[in-house]
Amino acid sequence: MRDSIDRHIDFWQHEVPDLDVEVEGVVTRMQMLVRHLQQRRAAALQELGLRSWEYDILWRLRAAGPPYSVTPTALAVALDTHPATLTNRLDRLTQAGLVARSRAATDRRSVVVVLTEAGHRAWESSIGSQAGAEQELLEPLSARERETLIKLLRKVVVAAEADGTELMPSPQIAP
Amino acid sequence: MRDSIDRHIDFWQHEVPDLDVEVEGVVTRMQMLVRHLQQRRAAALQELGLRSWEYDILWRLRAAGPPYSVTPTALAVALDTHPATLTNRLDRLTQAGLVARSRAATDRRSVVVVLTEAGHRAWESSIGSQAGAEQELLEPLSARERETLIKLLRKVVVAAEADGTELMPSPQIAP
DNA sequence: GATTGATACTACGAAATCATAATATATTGA
DNA sequence: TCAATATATTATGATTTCGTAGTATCAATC
Repeated sequence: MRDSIDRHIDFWQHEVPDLDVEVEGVVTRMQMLVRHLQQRRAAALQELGLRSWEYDILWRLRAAGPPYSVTPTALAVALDTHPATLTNRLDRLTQAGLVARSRAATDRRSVVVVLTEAGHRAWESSIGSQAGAEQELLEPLSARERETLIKLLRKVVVAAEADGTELMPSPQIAP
Repeated sequence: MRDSIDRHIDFWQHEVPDLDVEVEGVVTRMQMLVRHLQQRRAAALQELGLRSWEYDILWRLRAAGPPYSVTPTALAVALDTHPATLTNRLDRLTQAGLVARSRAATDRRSVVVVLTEAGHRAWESSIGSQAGAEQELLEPLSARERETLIKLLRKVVVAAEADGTELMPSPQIAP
């Protein structure tokens, strides 16, 4: 069974003879699958009246665990957005009542962003469809195949993290 | 050996008990690896004086094969950008002398964007570092492991494409 | 062959994002 | 304690992207 990436590589190999077909086969498929998932995610969220970046922020706050509060700086780093952009987005989320800002007690320079009750509900209502789309995508793989896939991907991630940087940004900042 | 995604999932599982750990383990690692690669790619390109979107357009034109020309609409679809955004970017690439626009002979509503000589050179000069970063990332995997990985990913892609849509946008448009 | 509708691109104004500087608070070291 | 430096966030203006409408061309129908 062949897919569109196989066809692409066949052609591309002809254009660029010294291409590493295996590397390209892995990287391109990961890129396309991630893109596909993003698009489906955006579509599912839109039906719930949420934008991708809104969900991302709610998700980050939820992932921080109780008391579900994170500083704007930590959010900006984790979400790969400009601090000023985050200020704007937090303004709008606050306007919508999904998050609230308050000065940190320990360091009054800092602000902590916290999920409101409505924010929790918004996240709860969307997580189901998100998880569903991901499960659906991996449906064709057996439990054993998923384990193998995880093992191989972990090997790559571990090597990429050998220099100490973490690919997955940690939710909390050291106090 | 454990990675940052393992640690993340441990924590997350505690927050959301009915989480599918395997699905999350696959999806999150793919997302983080793609993100990591994008960041490295952007950094490498910056040293060559290119932005990511500039490379993307050059790449798309190159991938079309001779005569290396694509319509703006096809580019916008393939690159997932707004048509008006593409107009702006093509203006700037034209200004920089990397691409040129001309009216299509067959359909004079259409414009074809074509790689200039300088555009070809710019792409040539950057493809090496791009391929290098990808190879470096997959370094830890043996040839056998890469094949296994491709086989598993292909299985997922084939299923996702079962409805006829292709995850990899084709470079050419049917006449 | 004229008319109606569809398509391809671009111009224009609105919105979002970014880079930079400014403000307020902490921290450090004399 | 006080000055000097560092940090966290936000305000401001410039750039980029987006949504919509306009212009030109093609296709289909009468």
